[in-house]
Amino acid sequence: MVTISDIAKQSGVAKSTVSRFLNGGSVSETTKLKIESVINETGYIPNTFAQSLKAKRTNIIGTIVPRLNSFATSQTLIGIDEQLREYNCQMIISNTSQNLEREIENIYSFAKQKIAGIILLATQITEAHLEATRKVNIPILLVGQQHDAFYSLIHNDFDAGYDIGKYVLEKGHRKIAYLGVSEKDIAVGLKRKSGFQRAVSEHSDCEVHYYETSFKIGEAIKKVPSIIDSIQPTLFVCATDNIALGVLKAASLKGLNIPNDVSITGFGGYDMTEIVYPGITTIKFYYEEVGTKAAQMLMKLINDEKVDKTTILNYKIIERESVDNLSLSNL
Amino acid sequence: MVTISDIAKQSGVAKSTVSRFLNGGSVSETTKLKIESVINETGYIPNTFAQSLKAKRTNIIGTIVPRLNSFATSQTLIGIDEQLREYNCQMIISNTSQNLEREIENIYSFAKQKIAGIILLATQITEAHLEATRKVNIPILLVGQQHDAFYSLIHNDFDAGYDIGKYVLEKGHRKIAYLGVSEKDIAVGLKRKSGFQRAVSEHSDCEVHYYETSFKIGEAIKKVPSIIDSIQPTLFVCATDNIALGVLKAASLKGLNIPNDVSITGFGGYDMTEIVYPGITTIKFYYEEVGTKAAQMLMKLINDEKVDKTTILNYKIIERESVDNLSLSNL
DNA sequence: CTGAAAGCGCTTACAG
DNA sequence: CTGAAAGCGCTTACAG
Repeated sequence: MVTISDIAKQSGVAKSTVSRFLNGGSVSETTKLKIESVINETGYIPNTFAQSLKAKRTNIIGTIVPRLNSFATSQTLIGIDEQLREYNCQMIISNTSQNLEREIENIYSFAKQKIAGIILLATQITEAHLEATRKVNIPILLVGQQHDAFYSLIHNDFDAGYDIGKYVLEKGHRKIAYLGVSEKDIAVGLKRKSGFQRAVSEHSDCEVHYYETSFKIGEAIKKVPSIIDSIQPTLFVCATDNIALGVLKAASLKGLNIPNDVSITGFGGYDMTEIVYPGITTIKFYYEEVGTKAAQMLMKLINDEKVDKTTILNYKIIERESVDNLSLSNL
Repeated sequence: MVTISDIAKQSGVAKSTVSRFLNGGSVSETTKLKIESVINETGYIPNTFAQSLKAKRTNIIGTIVPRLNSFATSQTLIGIDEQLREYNCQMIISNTSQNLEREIENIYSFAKQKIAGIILLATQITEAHLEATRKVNIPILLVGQQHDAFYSLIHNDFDAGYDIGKYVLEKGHRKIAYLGVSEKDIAVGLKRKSGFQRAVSEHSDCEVHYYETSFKIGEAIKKVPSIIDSIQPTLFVCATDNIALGVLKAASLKGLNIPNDVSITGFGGYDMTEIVYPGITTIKFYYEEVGTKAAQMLMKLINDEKVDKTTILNYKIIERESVDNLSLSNL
């Protein structure tokens, strides 16, 4: 193990000078060169712990995720990781398995570890979150949800909901099943639905039935048959791609043809929506870019630079084959 | 920030005694009680960096993964994480984005960070891996691949290949397209194929055509049409579920009915194989259990306990609807 | 621009 | 069982 003392000795300077060199302080050109070459020769790498102990700050970023096996999470993590690498930061990922308490625990334990900042992929913000945030006093960036007490980076869920609503209405659908999730999840449960409802409200002749399910594909699969039987919608609007995938499976099992017998839309832009047959029309959110952006924002927060309280990211609608054009077939 | 000195003062003992208490050294019952209560009052948590700096060992485990957005990886990580939590260990995940050089870099950088051990979800072992392993001198557990120089935890790829081969042959398939990946990936590319070939070799009347593709779904989708046109197989045996998903998509696009026109099998047991229509018959590997087991093994390695050089994990075949029974239809 | 010194919070022989 | 002391590898005023 080569330490800063070794470098100092071999370069014929003091430890403090080496340290200054390492941290971009003022060092003369000649000593700079000398130290540099010694470091290269020896392959010296600073001991992170010693640095952190003294500096009371690490270059470690903690990311708290509700689950690891989700397309959105994976892509976001990739983006964060990629960006953090450029900042020479490490990322620690903490998976809470959808357990809100663990989320809180993790905030505290990250704080004790002197982590530089936290990226929280949140689904809900509770009173405990607020309290933890107040106490720990390290920068936290909320991703995917908005809350007054946090800096946040969110998808444009409302507009996305509005656009998908307008889109399917233009295609002539008037009897629609909306398969949503709990409104406790403001972004996914509430905003997407509200946007959609706004679009619906612009058409007086539209009949929409609202249902609530979970994020689990299996649950959607189970719920669909009875919905089809009872109201015979021409279209399912699903609050997530996973739910859409479940509807597709259930409808296929029922022997229905998509989109001729029933149409489907999702939200997310998960890879799988393109792989299934037929491809599912959906709203694509740019998860990886969200990750990159999140890392950038957190970095600014850490460095006390100015950051907008809320940043809204864009989306785009991807038209595939899962939505029938009824207005066309009526001609 | 409350430190060990605070605890010492308030308990009326020396820092070293507190430290001994914390680390399970010999402390009298009365001082034990005293220290304990002070710690509880103050909410003291040891500073990880100070500990690590001195002890030259952390409770951090590094996991190196080739990609983050893979079902197998995610599930394995969940298993590792869950188990590590019980050991009070942190996990740092490092994503190499399939870049072998980054894998090597990460081994070194983990070593410099005094990480306790490394779990390497490997696809290939190169000379550089061997060199890194020799140099860093910290326990490394290989997951998914076997190599003499490593402790490893692997799937039973050969037997799985053999079983799927036997299964489809029993179903009467005799004209088969095997869609594999590079043999550089010993486990996925070579062993699965070898096992399958062994099964085939037991039937003289079987015609198999071997093709190579990547792990990317898109590439499989592109390759399939020409294969179907040129040899008209009754069945595709795919070396991974993603490839199988691609074949299903391509065949569906071609207007073929699965399994009536062409059958498909995969390897892996990814969630998605159950969600697509029809469900894909596949080999299920227990990825989450692999993760748990990996964490357990690495822990033993770290504690210098005895560990088998190679541990082979089980699998099971999941029959779904993607394989036609030709022997039945011939009756 | 440079160096000596103190100290970050902990652990570890060592002596008692 | 307990305490004083040294030291892990680094950074940071401070003085020059």
